Amino acid sequence: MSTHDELNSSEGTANEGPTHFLKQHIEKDLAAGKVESIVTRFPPEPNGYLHIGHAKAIWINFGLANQFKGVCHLRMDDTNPEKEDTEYVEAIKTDIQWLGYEWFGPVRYASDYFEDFYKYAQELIKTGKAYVCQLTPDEIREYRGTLTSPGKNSPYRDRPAEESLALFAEMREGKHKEGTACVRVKIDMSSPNINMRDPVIYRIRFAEHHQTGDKWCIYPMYDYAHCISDAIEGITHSLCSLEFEDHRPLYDWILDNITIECHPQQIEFARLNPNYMITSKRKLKKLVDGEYVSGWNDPRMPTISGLRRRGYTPGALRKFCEATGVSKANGVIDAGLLEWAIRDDLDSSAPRAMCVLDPIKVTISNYDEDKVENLELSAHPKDESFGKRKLNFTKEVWIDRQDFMEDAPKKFFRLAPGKEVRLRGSYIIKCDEVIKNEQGEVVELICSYDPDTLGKKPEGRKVKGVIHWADVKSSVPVEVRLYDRLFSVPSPEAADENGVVKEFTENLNPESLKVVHGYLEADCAEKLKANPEIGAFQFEREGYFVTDSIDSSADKLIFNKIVSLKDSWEKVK
RNA sequence: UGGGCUGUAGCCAAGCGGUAAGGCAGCGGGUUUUGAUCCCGCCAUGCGGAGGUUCGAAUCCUCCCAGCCCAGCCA
Repeated sequence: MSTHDELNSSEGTANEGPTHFLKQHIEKDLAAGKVESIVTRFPPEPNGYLHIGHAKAIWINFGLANQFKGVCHLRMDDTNPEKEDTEYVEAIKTDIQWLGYEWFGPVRYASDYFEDFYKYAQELIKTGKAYVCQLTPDEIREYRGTLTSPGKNSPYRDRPAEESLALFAEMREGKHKEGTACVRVKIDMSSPNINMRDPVIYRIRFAEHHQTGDKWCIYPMYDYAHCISDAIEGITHSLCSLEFEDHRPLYDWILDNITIECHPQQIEFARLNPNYMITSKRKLKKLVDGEYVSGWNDPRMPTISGLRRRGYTPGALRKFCEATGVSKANGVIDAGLLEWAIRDDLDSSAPRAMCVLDPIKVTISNYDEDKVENLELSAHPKDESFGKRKLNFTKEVWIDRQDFMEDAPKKFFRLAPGKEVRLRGSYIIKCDEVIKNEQGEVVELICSYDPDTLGKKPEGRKVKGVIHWADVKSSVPVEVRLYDRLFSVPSPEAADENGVVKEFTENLNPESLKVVHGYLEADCAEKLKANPEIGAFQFEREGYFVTDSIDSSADKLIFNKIVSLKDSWEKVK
């Protein structure tokens, strides 16, 4: 993590940060004395890695709890053992802590409450509000009706409670096969809300559970388990995404029909939906399993672990969440906003360095062969506390191919035949000669320097361009991985303009990773050797880069490009 | 065509009957040994549409239109 990383952004009091409907809702409840303090929860299912969308949910739940001096629980919503794994619970914990949040008490699991769920189901059966249904899954679907036509009652709906109770016990004992029996709650088969048409609350699964092992072969459904888990934990505000709006009547129904005092309030908000990304765990898993990326933490992945490896900071992610706002309107967030957030965060916190990514050699004809000048440049243009960095100026230096043009337009403020440019922190040089290979490619530039321009403006002319460079002798060869957006279209999952829905993997950006070999100023390499955890650097005029947490070593530095600097020259071109 | 929800600038978003905040993007200018940063200015007679109520409507009422979600023994 960066030495300049600030963990506490705008959280502390409820008055800070922008207001939004959830905040107002909580303020009202607090003011009315409805609750004394708030308890929220973040309830991920451990069936995949957390992504940027979860970061938003985390920011909302933990952030609100912090702002109102309440607490937030972390609860694994682990009611479907077939899809879940401890690998994911570990990753989830790591990601939340990395984001800078602390859950209250132990990590909780819905599976901690399996016995409670069972008892409450027994209660519902006893009071005639639930029954064991032995329709097949296909029949249940048929009986459910459609969006526009009502369903019809299961023939098992009115069987005696004792019979259901006995069957339920048998289900628990493993005496029934998967799909042959389930528990349903008795509500209304003609409800316009399909979730209320006698929803299933328990199903049989002979699956090993990552927390409870083979203790159970019946597992509760989300709608049944979630509200009760919330109530058991004394959650005051159960915040979830919009698609659960239709489930709220069921959430309330369950709690109203069992003997439990606490009745949390479910409130829905719009989930984060950034363009040029996908946030479907199923599809992200496909990218990993299909080896389209190197893993869940591939620096191009929108996962928290991917963003972390890419070089994103917790502060930038929080800034991004705050900038996107909280509402009930389903919208699309421009991926550019995430880039703005990390640039904004790193501008003040990243020390500067120079790294030439596409080297072309420059020989200073009027500079002595063995001369080495020790120059000094500040490590941050606006913050003295970053100190100075040392540069060696020698007869041969590298500059970037992009900073030279043979036929340069007037607006090109860089090197061109006969033109002058400033080598950042050093002298002004003039291009006298262009050396090409047989293919006609420029391989070297012969330049002359003006010895009277170190630390001062040249006499009688103005040189607008400043380019970065690295001396041939002391600079360090490094590998740099240039990342770009994983997808080349804004909506990788949507139909194109012809209404054709392609497989989302067809929309992968073939240019999302380019590996180049460049030369890094020695000072930066030394800093990294002394402190590998130093965090991101700004490679001046290029962007922000961080050493790859997995592949980089002191002997072989490997950098990930986090994001480029804003480039107005790109627009002029 | 049942139910739920949402429409304020290119993208987010505040606004809660008193005359359209803010951020991002964009545009113009200034500073600058990073075409970065920073600073200044511009950017909705308009709030999905049409009516209505009112001295006054993005806010209230009526109708209409568009988009999203729901028919897993997934969450």
